[in-house]
Formats: sequence, C-alpha cells, structure tokens
Amino acid sequence: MTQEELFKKLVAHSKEYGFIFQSSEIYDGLAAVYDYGQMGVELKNNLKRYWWESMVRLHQNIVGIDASIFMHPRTWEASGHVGAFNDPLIDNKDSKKRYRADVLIEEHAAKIDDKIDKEVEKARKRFGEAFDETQFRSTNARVLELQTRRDSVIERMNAALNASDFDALRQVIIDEEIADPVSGTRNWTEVRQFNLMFDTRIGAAADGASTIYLRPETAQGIFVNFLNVQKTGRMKIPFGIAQIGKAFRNEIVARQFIFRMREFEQMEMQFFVQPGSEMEWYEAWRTARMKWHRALGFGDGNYRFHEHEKLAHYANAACDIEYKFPFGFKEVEGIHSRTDFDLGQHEKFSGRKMRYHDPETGESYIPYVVETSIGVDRMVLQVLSAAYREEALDNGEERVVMAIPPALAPVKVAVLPLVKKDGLPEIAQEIVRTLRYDYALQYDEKDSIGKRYRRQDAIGTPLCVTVDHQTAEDGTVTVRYRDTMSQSRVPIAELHTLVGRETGMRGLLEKQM
RNA sequence: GCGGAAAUAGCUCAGUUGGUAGAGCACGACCUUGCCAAGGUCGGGGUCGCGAGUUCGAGUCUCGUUUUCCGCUCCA
Repeated sequence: MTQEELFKKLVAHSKEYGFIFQSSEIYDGLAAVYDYGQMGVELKNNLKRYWWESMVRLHQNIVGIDASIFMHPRTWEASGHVGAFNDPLIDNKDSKKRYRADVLIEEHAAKIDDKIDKEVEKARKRFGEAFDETQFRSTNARVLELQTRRDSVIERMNAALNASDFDALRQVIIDEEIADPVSGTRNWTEVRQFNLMFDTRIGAAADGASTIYLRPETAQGIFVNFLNVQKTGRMKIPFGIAQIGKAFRNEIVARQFIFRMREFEQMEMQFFVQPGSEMEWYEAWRTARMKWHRALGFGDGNYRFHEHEKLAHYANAACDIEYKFPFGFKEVEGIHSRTDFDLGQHEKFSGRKMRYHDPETGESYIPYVVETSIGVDRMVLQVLSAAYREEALDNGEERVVMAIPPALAPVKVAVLPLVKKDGLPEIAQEIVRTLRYDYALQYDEKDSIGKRYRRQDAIGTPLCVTVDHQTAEDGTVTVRYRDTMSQSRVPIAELHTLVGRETGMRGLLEKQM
C-alpha cells in the first residue's frame, strides 16, 4: 500500500469512527473547514491537556491566558500583518504559474534598464576614450525613449498600487506586453489581492463601524498582555505566557485534510528573556519541545529539526520540528527567537512602555522573546497518522487499530459483559459506576465479544474489561490490552488503580521532563 | 486560483442503447452462540451532490455550480 492510499484510508477511518467530519457536510461542505466528532474532540482535548500541563503546571515561571479573537486593529499594523502581506497576484493561464503583479512589472522595468545599458556600452565602444556617459544618457534619442517608457511603467504601477486599482495594474502588464517567463504567452488572469486575514465589522454601520480582523495568530494576544501578566502575576524574567486558542487565515489553497485549515487552533508559549540570553533559551526550548513530541512514543526517527535559512522579519533564529507524515516530513511545531520585535512594535504603536524593570540590577529593557508554537489540528493529524495501523492476524483476518498513546485515547476503557444474560450486564454496569467519575469509558453489550474488541481497537481504546461467568464466582474480570491483544485476570477492586496507571497523563508527563 | 479526475444508502460499489433505484458490509429488533469482525429471521434507510436544459420520460445526454482527490501555485 502506498503512503497516499494509507492517508486516504486514514481520512475515511477518521470519519467512519467519529474523529473528524467535513464542516456543513449536508450542504456539500465548506472547503478547508472541518469539525471534530465525538472521538476527535476527546483526543484533541487530551492533547491540549498534555501540552498545558507540560507547560503551565510543570513550570513555576509559566502562566496561561486566554485572549480574545478580536483585537484592536492597530495590533495588526504593529505586528506587520496589515500592509506587508497584501500581495497583488496574477496567473498565467498557459503555464499555470502565479506571480506577484508588481514583481512582474519591476522585472520588466529592469529589462528596459538592461537595454539602456546595452546602448550605453555600444556607444562607449564606438567613441572610445572620448565617451561622455552622462551626456550620452541625457541626449541619445533611443536611450531617452527607453528611459521615459521605464519611468512611466514604474509610475503607473505605483499609482495603481497606491490606489489599490488592480485593473490598472493589469493594464500595465497588458500595455507593456509582458510575457510569462515560463510559457512566453500573455494569457493573463485578473489581478487579485489575497489578504490572509478575515475581516468583519464591529458596531452598526450607521455609527461608523470599523473593520476588525479575526486574529491570524494567537501570539499578539500574549504580547499585548505582557505588562498585565508580568505585573499582576509578579513575574520575574525569565518567564513565559502560554495560550491555546483559535486563529484564522484565509489561505488561497488549504488542503491535505486538517493539516492546513482556514480556522485552526494554536498552542503557543512566549518566553520572555533578557536580551543577549535568547540563543541560550532558544536552544533550551528546542530540546524541551523535541522531548515532548518524542515522549509520545511514535519513534524518535520520525521527528527532525528543520532549520530556517530565510528568517521572517521578526526573527533572529528559527526552526521547525517536523514529523514524517504519510505525505512527507511536515512542520508540527515552530520554535522562533522573535527578538524584541513584537514588544518593540507595540511600544511604538501604542505609545506605552513595554519594558521590564529588573528589580536586582535596576535595568530597564524590552525583553527578548523565544516562542514555541504548535498547530493543535496538525498535532491531532500527526497522532492519528502515527497511530493508524492495519495488522494481519494469525487467523488470516486483519484488524485496524489506532495505537493512540493511552493518555491521549478518547476512551480509556470499555466495559463488556461476555453475554447479555445470566446477570453479567448488571455486574458490568456496577463496574461502570465505579470507574465513570474518573475515566472516559464505554459500555457495550451488542454483538460478539470479538466484534466489540475490534470496535474498541478502531477508536484506540487501550483497555477492555470483560465480565464473564467466573466474575460472578470470584470477583475477577478479564483485562484485554489493545496493542498486544493479551489478557489477564484482575480483581474488580484493582480496576480503578490499573486504569489510572495504564492510561493516566502522569506517565507521559514524566517521560517528557 | 489554474488544469485533470470523481460524486448513487453510514461505508465500498453495481446500475445495459435514456424506460418504476440494487448488492455486500454497517445499523435496529428477535432467536441461537459465547474471549478476538459467527449463523438465522425480520426491519429502517437514497428526490442518484445541487441547479438548469434536451426528451413523452434523465442516475444515464448537455451546460452551469459545489465539494473532494491529484498536479501546479501560496503559506507572517
């Protein structure tokens, strides 16, 4: 089976067993938007808990917040999201290539410059020592014509860009007969602008409603609250602020199932440090975050670091932790040294001092920031694709098992009476009553016991407790383990402890320390 | 957003030159059985993605549209 087929099966399995559904499916769905089903939401919540407890509970110097999705519009000017990322794009219908319209025009202008330079060089050869370049440039008819044309192209482009007039921008490309460098044709689409931020209005239009954005990242909610948390929490540098929340990006193409969605959830921690110590902390968090991933037990070799060669405008070091998905190594988490860019920008745009006063040294400075940022949905997909297994059994049959780490499994234990009579269901229900306050469980008496085991395998339930005729005699049950399919006899009184030991979060958290 | 392919029951699919919508699995009830997807009987479930058009008649032909998959493209 190819990786592609495996991935398709995983997608089908996710739907069939209630992990992930397409959004608004009865209305033909909404592209790149998905819903979590009854199993998916449990898995996702467990994953978030694993992260939150690792970050917040186990670190004295990290606290959490939950900021709003709506933020003051100036936030996005300060962060650089407004303005810098509104590229006008145009497609060539023959080559299927997409270009930034302004870049196409600038490249065209550069070609005209080349032509001018050629004329100059030709003249230099002709006149030799006596050649006066300045005079030639200002008098030669051919050069002047090219120069005028070039200036007019740039002028028209800038005017169109400033006015956000995309028809005018396209007209420059048409008038100048700019051809696609790949196909050589001039078969262009319209120019479109892709702003990756969703916007909406706040307040009534009549009262001068203003445009407001759905946050494209959760990080800014932390930065704008930096002083609030630092002062009210009496936090001393170095310290961190963690947050889990939704963010929205209007991706042009969002595909590969829940790997890239338009509405997605992030788990972020911004760690504030003394300037100059950021590389030390960057290294420390790289190591810590990799351990967190590898503790899940999906194989250390399936994870790797990807160092960023080209850094974003705010970073002085950055890397991704990548996991080997069925469609290749892909990013699950980013670790970035963001310098003092964000707090500095907010200081500039808000006029408020975003500084930390060191009580010991008396120094005052804008802290540097080391960020760790995971896409929750991506993590869910990572766990699902790592856990999905098709196994050939000795009896010639095949079983599909989701080998989800027990601490993350949506259902921890299934309680199953071997038969639906002889008082076995009653005993099983009694066991359910003792376990249900602490563990997510399912009770099932339908179909043969083998079939019920397979159903639990398919949703990744690590333990099955089977009540049989011997239970009525000596108070023991069969505990069946998902991964090995092995069984052992356990007294009912010991079940609670056993389920806690086998499926609790503690073991996982200890492993990643 | 461009190009290609696809869309029929919860799932996998069949459906002839256009003529009253099917199977297996799954689901529900009952009987039988009892430790790894057993058997039997009965039952529920589809305006064939959606909208037009052609036709006496469209799941089937034509156009549009939506969604999905593949390839490009984009990804602060």
